Amino acid sequence: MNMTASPTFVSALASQRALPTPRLGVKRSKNLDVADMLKLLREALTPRRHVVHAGDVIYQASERFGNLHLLNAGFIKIVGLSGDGREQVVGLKFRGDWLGFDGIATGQYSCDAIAMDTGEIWTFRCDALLDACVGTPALLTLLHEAMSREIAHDRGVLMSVCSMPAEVRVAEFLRYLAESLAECGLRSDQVTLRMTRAEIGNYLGMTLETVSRVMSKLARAKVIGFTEKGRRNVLIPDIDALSAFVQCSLVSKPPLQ
Amino acid sequence: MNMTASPTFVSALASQRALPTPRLGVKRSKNLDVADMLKLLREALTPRRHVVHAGDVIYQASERFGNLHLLNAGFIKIVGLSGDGREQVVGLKFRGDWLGFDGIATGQYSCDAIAMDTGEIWTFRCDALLDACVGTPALLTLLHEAMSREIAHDRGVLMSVCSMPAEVRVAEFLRYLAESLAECGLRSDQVTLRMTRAEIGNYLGMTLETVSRVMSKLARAKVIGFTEKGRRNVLIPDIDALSAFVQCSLVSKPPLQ
DNA sequence: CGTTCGATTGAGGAAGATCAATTAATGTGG
DNA sequence: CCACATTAATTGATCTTCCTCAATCGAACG
Repeated sequence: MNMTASPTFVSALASQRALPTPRLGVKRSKNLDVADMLKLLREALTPRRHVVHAGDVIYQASERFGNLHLLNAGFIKIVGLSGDGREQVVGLKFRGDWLGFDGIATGQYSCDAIAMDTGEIWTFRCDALLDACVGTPALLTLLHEAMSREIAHDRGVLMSVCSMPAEVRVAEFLRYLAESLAECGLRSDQVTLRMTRAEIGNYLGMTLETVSRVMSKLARAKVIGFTEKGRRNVLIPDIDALSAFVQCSLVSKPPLQ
Repeated sequence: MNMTASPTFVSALASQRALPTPRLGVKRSKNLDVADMLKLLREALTPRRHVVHAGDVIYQASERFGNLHLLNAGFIKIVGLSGDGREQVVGLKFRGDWLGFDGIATGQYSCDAIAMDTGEIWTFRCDALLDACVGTPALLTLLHEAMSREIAHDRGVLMSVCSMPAEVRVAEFLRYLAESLAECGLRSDQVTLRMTRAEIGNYLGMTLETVSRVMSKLARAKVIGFTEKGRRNVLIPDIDALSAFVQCSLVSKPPLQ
């Protein structure tokens, strides 16, 4: 099997092989929505809730693992330390996402989790959470689904980074951001980036200049816009136009292999 | 508790801020070794065991999720379908690794799992496995650690792909391969690649020509060698020399940002 | 022994990194 | 509120890495 990439690819795919894996990750569609999840958790446990502000460190790499966190509001970045000592953004988390799974295996977190915005976090002792699961299987399912989603999502990101040109990755990033915000019930037509160009570039594997150039290009093409309040406020009038731009760039310049 | 890890890893850890995250991923150091894990599973359940051969499909993307698999011998690749219809290797699995976690959240696998070599797989009904966990907490821990490890590992890969030049990624890939084989009890000084240059390049986000060139260069530098039995048999006389090469390339040409 | 597929190697080109200069935004203290 | 310093963003000009195309060679297989 294996089909010639072409304009017809969407229909070709639809016909048999199910979802053309969403590019920058798996949809955050949960079997439970966030509210239900929180309710379930509150009934079984007494989470510590705290408000965080931009720059706050939720946990740090090498810190002893013990807690899992559920992000109820705000926006978190996950930062790793790469082999040569540079920091590297390896993930973004939104409302309803869990933090800290990476620490379970080794007993230490392997990354930093840093708030990019004011938000609220629910913290659970991991063992207490697991204890509660024996009485409430739905809780365990919930955790497993969250971990599974993270695994699937990360593969999507990897795929995108590996095989897509810079232009597409940026467009895809904005699309994903808008989509995630929309799912949180926030407006997605006007997005305030909580990240600098440098951070975005770092996450997407390119330089800040490239990010800037691509965004300027997208703006020239009217796919996005900027408000008068600075270039960190991005207007995304039509999220589908972004997706279309992505598809369009892909058919004209087929990447890798 | 955990690691009996490689020399470089331990000393790095000892220094201070813990690991400059191992580049192509987290060590497969399990709290239980594979044999113990298998024993535990066999006591609690009756897994179906089957032998697979190169090319065999363990499961396919979009297929209904239901089973988790434990790889007891052999070598598996995980292949995703990228947005534009191309296939993309997003993971490699060795003895002791689990397959199929990605399917839990959505009820469908999101990738294909394909054997690259003769091997043996233990298959468990996911729900039976979870049922067994209530009586045997160690089993649940084992699963969670496996998922956690996968998450942490994928972040390492992402970091590597994002920020390292091609040369380093290839060297790192070979190092990781040798290390993984050594952990399986196989010889790591002579590795038979089960992948073509094209597959390696696909996994690492580069073309087959670039893979070939880098390997030739590594061979010229005597960091690796080829046997007379073709260029798919790679000699890695000193695995630390590979690591050193990686480090060395990094300091001379600092990547991204 | 020819066919096919994988690997190597070279030459040219393009995407994107780097360097550098300029222009916003964002503070900060007077 | 203003000069000033500071950090972020834009844009242009080069330079590097890696991709693309193409030719050749080797190994495997019928």
